[in-house]
Amino acid sequence: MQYTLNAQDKCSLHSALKKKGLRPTKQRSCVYQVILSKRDHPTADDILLRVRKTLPTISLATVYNCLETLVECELVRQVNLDRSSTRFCPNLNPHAHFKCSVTGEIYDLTLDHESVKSLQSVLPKGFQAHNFELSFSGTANN
Amino acid sequence: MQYTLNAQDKCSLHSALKKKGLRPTKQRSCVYQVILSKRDHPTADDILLRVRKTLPTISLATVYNCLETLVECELVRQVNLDRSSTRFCPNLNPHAHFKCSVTGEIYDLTLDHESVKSLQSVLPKGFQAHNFELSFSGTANN
DNA sequence: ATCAATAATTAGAATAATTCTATTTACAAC
DNA sequence: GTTGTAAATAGAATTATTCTAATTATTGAT
Repeated sequence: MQYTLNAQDKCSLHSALKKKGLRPTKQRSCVYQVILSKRDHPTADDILLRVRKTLPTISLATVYNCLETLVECELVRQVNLDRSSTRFCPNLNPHAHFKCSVTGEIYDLTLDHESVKSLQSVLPKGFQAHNFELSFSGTANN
Repeated sequence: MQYTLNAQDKCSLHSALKKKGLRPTKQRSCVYQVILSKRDHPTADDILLRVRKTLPTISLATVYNCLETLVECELVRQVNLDRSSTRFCPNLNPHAHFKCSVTGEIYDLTLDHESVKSLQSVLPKGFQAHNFELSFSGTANN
């Protein structure tokens, strides 16, 4: 596993931060890198553990701060399934989530343009959605 | 506002409980009544306050227990929007939620049969959904 | 490069939501 | 009515998250 951002990701991080007047720090960079490097849905705690392999003294508060920043910058998506702790997701494409009630595993389900349009079509006149979240729970046998 | 269940609601509560081998109690009945009597999305705390008008000594733990039971019996739906506390919803018809980011108000958006079908269509083969949750956030000007 | 201004990090305390535990109360079958 | 057991209760415990105040790091100006 790599512990530094590649040039492209570094560039998108820095430009997204600059756009908001925020500073690039090694903590932000490392948290971002950790999220990008594995296509899963880690909680802040999971991320803390992974980041500490590189930055052993980082605090949980900082992880939360960095995550908030990354979400604000739209580099990372926040996922709220059921009552468990917030999860974070590197997948920026429109997608839904499916949580298997047997294994607890979370899957990304890609949404094509059609599906996104049909989702938006449930909005009555006057309702402007900036964001949506679609999640399923059930069993996945594959 | 009425503080006792009407005959029909009482009957559905009792039969749903019996089906699961659970006992009807005045706490369960009152929590159910409170949820039915207002078409909003109260939190457990909101419900505690409302129920205490009738049962002044009920505890928060009991409210949580009753809510869990009602959700299990599929008499009430649990709604998890963003990070705030769980909300409960008397609307059993398929619907999505829309949270206005300005006012915080939560709207039910009815889903017709078509929309539900098109939602289900994003599930790949092998994925069986028992439940779904669709929520939007944005602005509602009406 | 150095310095000052300010943003970000840090540790730990505080808060909020929810669950757990042990005891007491109430329901329901006899 | 008794009795066995489910449910309610109060309060402690837990979990996730946010806040606070002090320290450190980054940036832009010199």
